[in-house]
Amino acid sequence: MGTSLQSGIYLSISHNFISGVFLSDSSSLAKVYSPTDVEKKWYTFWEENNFFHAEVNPEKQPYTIVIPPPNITGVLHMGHVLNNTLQDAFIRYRRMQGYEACWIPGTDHAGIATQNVVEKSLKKEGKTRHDLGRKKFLERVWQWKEQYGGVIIQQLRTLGCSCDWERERFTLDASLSAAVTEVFVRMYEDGLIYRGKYIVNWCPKDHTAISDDEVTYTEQQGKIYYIQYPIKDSSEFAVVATTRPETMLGDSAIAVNPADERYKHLVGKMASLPLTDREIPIIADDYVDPEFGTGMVKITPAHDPNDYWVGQRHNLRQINIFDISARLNDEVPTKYRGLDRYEARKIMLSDLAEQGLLLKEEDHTNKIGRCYRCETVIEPYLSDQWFVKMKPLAEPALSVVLDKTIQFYPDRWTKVYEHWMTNIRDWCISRQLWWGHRIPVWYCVGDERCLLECKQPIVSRTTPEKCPYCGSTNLRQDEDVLDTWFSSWLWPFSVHGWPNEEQAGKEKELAYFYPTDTLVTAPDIIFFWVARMVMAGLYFGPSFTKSDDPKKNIPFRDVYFTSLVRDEKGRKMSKSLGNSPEPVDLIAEYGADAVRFTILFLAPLGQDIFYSKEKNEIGRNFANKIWNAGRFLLMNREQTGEATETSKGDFNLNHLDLADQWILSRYHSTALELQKSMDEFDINKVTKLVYDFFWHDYCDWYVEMIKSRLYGDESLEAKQSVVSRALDIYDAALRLLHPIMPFVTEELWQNIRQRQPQATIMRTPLAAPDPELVNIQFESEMVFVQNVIESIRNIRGEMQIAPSKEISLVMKLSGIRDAASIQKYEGYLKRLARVSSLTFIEDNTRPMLSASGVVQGEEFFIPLAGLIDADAEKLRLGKEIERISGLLKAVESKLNNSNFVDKAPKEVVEKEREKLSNFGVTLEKLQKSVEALG
RNA sequence: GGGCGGUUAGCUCAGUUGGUUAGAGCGCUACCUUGACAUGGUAGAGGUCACAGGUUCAACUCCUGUAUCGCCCACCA
Repeated sequence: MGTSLQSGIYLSISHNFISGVFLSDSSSLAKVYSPTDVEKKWYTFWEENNFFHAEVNPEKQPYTIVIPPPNITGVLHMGHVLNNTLQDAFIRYRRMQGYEACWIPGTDHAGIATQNVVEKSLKKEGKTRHDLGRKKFLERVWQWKEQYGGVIIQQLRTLGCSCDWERERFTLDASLSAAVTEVFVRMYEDGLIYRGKYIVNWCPKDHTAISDDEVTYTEQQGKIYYIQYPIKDSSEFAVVATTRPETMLGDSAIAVNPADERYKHLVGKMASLPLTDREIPIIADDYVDPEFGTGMVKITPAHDPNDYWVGQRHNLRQINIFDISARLNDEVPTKYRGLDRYEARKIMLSDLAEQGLLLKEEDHTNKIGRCYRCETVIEPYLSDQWFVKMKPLAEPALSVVLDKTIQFYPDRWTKVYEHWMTNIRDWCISRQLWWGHRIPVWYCVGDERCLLECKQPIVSRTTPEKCPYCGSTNLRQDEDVLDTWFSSWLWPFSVHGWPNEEQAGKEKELAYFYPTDTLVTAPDIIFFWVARMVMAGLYFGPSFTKSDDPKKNIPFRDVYFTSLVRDEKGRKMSKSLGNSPEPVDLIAEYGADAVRFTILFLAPLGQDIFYSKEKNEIGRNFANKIWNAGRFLLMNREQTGEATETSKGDFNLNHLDLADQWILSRYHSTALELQKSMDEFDINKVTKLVYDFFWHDYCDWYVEMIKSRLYGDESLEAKQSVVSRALDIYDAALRLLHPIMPFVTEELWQNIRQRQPQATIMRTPLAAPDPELVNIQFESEMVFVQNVIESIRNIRGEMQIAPSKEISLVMKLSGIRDAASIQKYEGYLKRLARVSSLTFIEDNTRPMLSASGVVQGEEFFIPLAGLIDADAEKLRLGKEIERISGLLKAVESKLNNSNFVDKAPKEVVEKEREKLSNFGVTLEKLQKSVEALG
């Protein structure tokens, strides 16, 4: 690339600039940015013009994200804000990079949560779902869904999310339900789905099984009871310890460790089970830890998962003593029937005590499992459930993550994933609910003969008319529905109409947009959702990708795990704690851009965020800063106008002012780093890059510097060039920022220049970063100027010289730089350091009473006659001398160490030598200055 | 019990293969309403990089251990 570049080329801009015609002027911009109306205006504009929509486009590379579908019962919380801001930033960035970017939104039917909400409202009317019956109840839920569901989808719009709303899906849509049925039937046929009796986590309130992962354990202070079981034909007792004494009514055995000498003689004997007339055997099993408690364990196969396995091994009876609400059933003595589990516990303990069989009770803390939705204590419960065999699915799903076909960010979640995948258990997919996908299974209830012979359930894609075995038409569908995750694990392909994508005319969509590119989700659903999507993708992918290549079948390539949002005390933000600010209120108060920017600014990859409302000032202030920079540019454009196209052609880089050269270099280096950070999903760094560039480089230095030309004696044409260049950079920088702050950037982009009616920043390409335009020389020259200015400002500050007071600057050059090259910067010094005159001296003369400084070896003096007293300056110089001496000493000792000089790389040693000489020279000059002050 | 992550300025956090004068935002102090912005500007104070060893010419950075905070997994009846 040459050095003579048109402005439009050096930033790769194709702005719709119409010379001399301006839409707006600075008077149309308020002094303070007020987001509310701006946000509404542009979101409507984007949506009405269909800018969010993506189509199959062979010319472009697709970039796809599927939203983690929020519950329809949900309202926006800070976790969503973070999650969706990230997705929107990724999508907007790729869209501007030229990808066909498609963000597919939708909601999840959320079985238990939604059913709970509707049941609660029924309860207010004094009704239960059973009063209505299944059909009426479901109508009611759908009604609720239409009326209140999906609030969150509206809220995403206020956040600025650029979802392809035409593609919005709901997990209970007909086409997604078809996917669920297809998957169930196919996996059943493949032998991966089976029905079995199993100990499940039973919620006695919701009357449903919930998965292991949906149980939350909380530590609780409780008691452990020691109960004596009389041993038959013996005077001895078996003493067992239990925290749930009521389950003893379901005991089938007492177990000891086979190696335990104390009890060897008891194995094979019978013990009588107190409070009942049953007798149970004493058995030996390795599961028992002889060190714990008494070394004897009561075995309750129907109510404890470990006991279940012991029971299997020893062929013990499974005695279920509870009904679905955890009340004692008819398996127990009449006295206890119908009692709630805790009531029963009380009564039984007192009965045991009465009989002298309650040996003792001790305090005991244990972790107790609760339903993660209603917090009811879970009861391990034996019941008929449907399961998915996980082992065959887990193996390929693990290897694509281990071999980085799917990449996790941060990578450490790979280990968590691996651990779960290698210790996986079968997935219980049936739920005793009404709201959800009903299990596509029917049972024949034909006649006596059939009940005996037609044991096979009928698994079918469509409602069967008759029993294939006996021909009976008397069929009953399984009452249960499927786990909510059984539909969400298909999300990345079910959104495109699979398995009937061809019928729906969506086969091209599926081929084009699948696999998706980036999944953005919270790490707490890595097992619920992420892992299972990988399994489903690999298992069903080949049916539509027509390929066995895992690369083509995985549901996504990169997974970005978001931070957890905590409050200032470190607690997880949650509705129940009430410690989460309402995002909608935050957006109203600070603006969507501010909320978006702030959360990303605070969100380092893989680290928790400590959030508080006030932090949003960071984003708000930043938006305002950008806003005002825009106002400044508009004001100047209004006054001077922009350069014409022809004069813009004269932007020979070598003829540019240092400020121009420098900001251009800074822009490209910022854009390059931004690109890298985006590719690495380091969005936190992206916010910092644009923040620093806009605020410090562009506003603090560049804008302040061009003022010297804008308000100086330059020709009108020169001033117009300055304005044009400033606008070009600003325009490009707005585009860099747009993915994070879409609204304010659109508003300003539309205002700074005349645009075509349908033009939008969100579909304007980014200015491609060009490494050749990153210029170290310009940057280091700028550092020199900045250091001189900062040095003078420091003197002013320390000497208490009023900012309004003009000073003169006398420079004594070291010979590296000449006077002419420094004189070029006089305008900057004037404006930024209030230097009224710049002169040079060559000999040893110096202004008699003066403050002084050294920057990069160049010495300067500020005559202070009448300004300050010498003592103050001596003090100031003393501080500086002390600082430099310290540095010098450190360098000296390094260089005096022969080991360092011998072993360290040449460049490092050379650098230290250079430092030594620089510090030495500076120190000498500073000391002379002190002497000169007398 | 196992695994993972953190510990850097008063607070919240950057610091990418070991070599920078250890940075930013907020807060604090002083000064400034200078023709974009007081939601602003300029300058300043503030850190033995949790602690103890080790590797190295050189450690905030690598290794070992300790402390402490927080997550995740498995749970002993």
